[in-house]
Amino acid sequence: MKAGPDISRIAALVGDPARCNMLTALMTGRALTASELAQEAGITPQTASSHLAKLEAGGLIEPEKQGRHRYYRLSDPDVADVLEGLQGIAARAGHMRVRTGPKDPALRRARICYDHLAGDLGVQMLDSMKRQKLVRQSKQAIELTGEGKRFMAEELQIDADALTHPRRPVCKACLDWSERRHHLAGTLGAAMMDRFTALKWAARDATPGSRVVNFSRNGEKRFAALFGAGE
Amino acid sequence: MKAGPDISRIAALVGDPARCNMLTALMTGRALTASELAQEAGITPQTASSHLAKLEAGGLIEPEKQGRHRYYRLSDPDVADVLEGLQGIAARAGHMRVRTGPKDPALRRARICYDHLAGDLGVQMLDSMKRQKLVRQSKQAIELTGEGKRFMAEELQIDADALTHPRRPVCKACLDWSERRHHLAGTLGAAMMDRFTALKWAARDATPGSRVVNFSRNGEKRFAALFGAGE
DNA sequence: TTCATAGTTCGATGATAGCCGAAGCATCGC
DNA sequence: GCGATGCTTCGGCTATCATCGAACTATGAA
Repeated sequence: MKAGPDISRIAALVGDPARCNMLTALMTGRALTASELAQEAGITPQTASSHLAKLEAGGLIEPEKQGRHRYYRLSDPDVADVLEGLQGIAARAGHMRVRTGPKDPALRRARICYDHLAGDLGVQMLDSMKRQKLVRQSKQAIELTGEGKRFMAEELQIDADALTHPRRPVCKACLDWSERRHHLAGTLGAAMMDRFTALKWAARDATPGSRVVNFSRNGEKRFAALFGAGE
Repeated sequence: MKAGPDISRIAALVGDPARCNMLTALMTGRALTASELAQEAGITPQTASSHLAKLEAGGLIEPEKQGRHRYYRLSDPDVADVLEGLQGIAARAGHMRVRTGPKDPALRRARICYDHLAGDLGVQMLDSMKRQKLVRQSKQAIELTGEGKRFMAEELQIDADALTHPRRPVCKACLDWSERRHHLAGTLGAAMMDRFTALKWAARDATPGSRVVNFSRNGEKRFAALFGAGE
């Protein structure tokens, strides 16, 4: 009856709680084995195998065989974007899960969104970058300025010209579900997060499956010096 | 079990084909009635009612009651964004569908909504009236200004004070079916349509049951002079 | 070769949820 | 008032699909 691709098949894949748990577990950007995903979803390996086959057929995840293990990862950053968007809608509708642990405030402050920084600090960073005219935002597109390229090279040792990718933009606005504002995604967003990790300013929480990012005391200071809120 | 909003509930809502058809129909931005959405999805009104209740509970759509109709629209632009993202993923996975046909252009331009003018020209008229400060709109209530009363008396020979009615407001915002914006209902809306007919600016189409309104050449000119778009 | 681990396929089961017919409210037009 | 229309609720039918036990394949280690 309608034009356009068949959304409902894809959405139905995400609509199952077990599959959804697997997908959110993959949002950290890391690839996980079938068994790990089964445990993450709280189901038996047989059931997980069936789910993973469906997710793969739907183009949401991609397998990588390695010995007798099978690693799965999200097939595309767009998938992570859609999941983030769904989180935003779910949060607004007040459909939170019952388990609300001590991680919650930390999750709001700084977390991994696929492979880049999200949460309060992520939003603050993009805001500051716009104030410093390192990036220019028009509509949903974000562009790195000449000033921005210099900044990346001098302050963070990131070569912006090396970040171009065939299917992924260098800069992209990604809607934050806890804040309702944008943070920086794209290859630059990923490269900056990598750099923060390499500099030991921040590290992903050790808990498996956790999306929390912990900043060191020194890291927080250096981060604030570059992207402080009061800039 | 993870912290964070419950994505799967929301995704499951989109995951049903019938509900998904309704949502994509609403992606134009227009608000549609429950019956229209039922037809759009190819299901009976009973089933549609159940689906719409679920979508509303999930925060994906918002109702607007209007007489015996119930108009639904997407509750937030973010919802449309997520649907678009899903389309992208589905397109990449190769799940496509077929095409559909348009609607009657004359009906979209000018038609009768109960007893007042609706369609493109109806929306244009209310817009112009607001620009000329003939009416003041706060929320859904519309009020005729002193300037507006003078205008009605001088230009259209309508005595606004005579329009008060025990059970019906003088001015009311009525959601338009083809446009997604408001046009003017209430006793004033009806009186103005009556006046247009009496002045032979416009007439209802002769076809029995038709809701189309045909403007004469002269009528269109006079109408534009009072409520022109470029005002 | 033999055993252990990772992952899959198959079949049966059970619960969820979509669907419609019939009947019930609410609103509009006369 | 009356009937017509838009929408909802209720009850029962049916199909789909997630789930797991058991058995099977594939890789790696001893």
